Amino acid sequence: MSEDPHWLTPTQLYAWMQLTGAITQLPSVIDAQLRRDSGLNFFEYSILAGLSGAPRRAMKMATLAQMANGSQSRLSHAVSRLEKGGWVERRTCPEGSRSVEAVLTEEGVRKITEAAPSHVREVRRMVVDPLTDEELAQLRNALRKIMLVASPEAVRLLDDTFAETTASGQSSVDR
Amino acid sequence: MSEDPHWLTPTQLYAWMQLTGAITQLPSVIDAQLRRDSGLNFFEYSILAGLSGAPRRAMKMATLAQMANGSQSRLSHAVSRLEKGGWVERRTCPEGSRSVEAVLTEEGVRKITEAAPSHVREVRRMVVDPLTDEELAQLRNALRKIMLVASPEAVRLLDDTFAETTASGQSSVDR
DNA sequence: CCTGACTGATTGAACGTTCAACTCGCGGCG
DNA sequence: CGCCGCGAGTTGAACGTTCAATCAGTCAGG
Repeated sequence: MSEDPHWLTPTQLYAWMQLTGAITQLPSVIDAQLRRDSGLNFFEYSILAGLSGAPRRAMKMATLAQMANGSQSRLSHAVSRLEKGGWVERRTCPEGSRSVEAVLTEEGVRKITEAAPSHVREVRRMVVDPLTDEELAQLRNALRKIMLVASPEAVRLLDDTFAETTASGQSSVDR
Repeated sequence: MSEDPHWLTPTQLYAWMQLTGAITQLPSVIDAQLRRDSGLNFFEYSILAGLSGAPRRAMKMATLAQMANGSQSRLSHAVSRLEKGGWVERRTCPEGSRSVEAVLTEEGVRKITEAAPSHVREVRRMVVDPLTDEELAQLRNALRKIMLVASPEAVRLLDDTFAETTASGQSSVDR
């Protein structure tokens, strides 16, 4: 319609629209399954899953926020909800009392162990099963390059936590 | 941690986490750019962009909702906001008065033509430029297979509108 | 020792989305 | 003819996230 900015070619546009479709639709599908089966949303699930795989089933708020892809404020509100459900507790951090850590309660462990299977099933059904190993690798590769621009922080964090996982035998409830 | 559901392999888990990172982070990056430069969020932008490429700069609410990946309720609220800004108007649909159509005003045309360039620039920067043509194709391919499970509706709609675009020379403000 | 800057964390209000009614116009069928 | 159902659209309340302040603890410099 106008020329001065380079427009997108049909192929590029198609890919972009497929991507927007995915980033708007996938969250709601995932949230729907979790909400239906466990009464959690994906962010809350990520918190519980993150804690369940952490050293003392505890994590500093700030770290947890990064890992769950959310702001500190969002995390604070979410943890308040999870506390109300009895699944996590707040504890002022051992060492340097400037920070707070969230701890998974026994109830919380039960909750996440209960919620995980159906969630993983959904992930398999939607993304792992319909793709070949090669396609999954290609997807990861392309997304990584995008994220490198959109949020380099997130990429580094992911690469780090993943390096750990492959090296040490750290058991965690997927995520 | 538990065994009865098949767990994800490290490779699969890595890909899945990269995907969750993308679907949670990308929307906020895109929204941030749009909000900063035009005061719109991506959903509102999609509405204006969709209308700008439609036959009479008008669309039935239901169709528009699908195209913008949102519920009818969400669309209704969003169109109310856009009306308040003077960018669209509601009009009872010519033919069968059971439905309503949203129409882009002149103000609306200006608004979207103004908002598009910087948005497209952002899309280029984040997804088009950092990827080779092949990688972009692989991304589209993988996402399409996922969406085929998650939301077959959306895939068919996208394929249809895209078939049109390639055939007839329909000009539209990207999206 | 005190001030000022900085980080971690929380809070409440504003905003947008979801959810569950509800209305309206249109058929089909008894 | 009247009833029921159905899809399109709207509405308001509930919910979750964002945004902008705010508080508390830490450390560097004067």
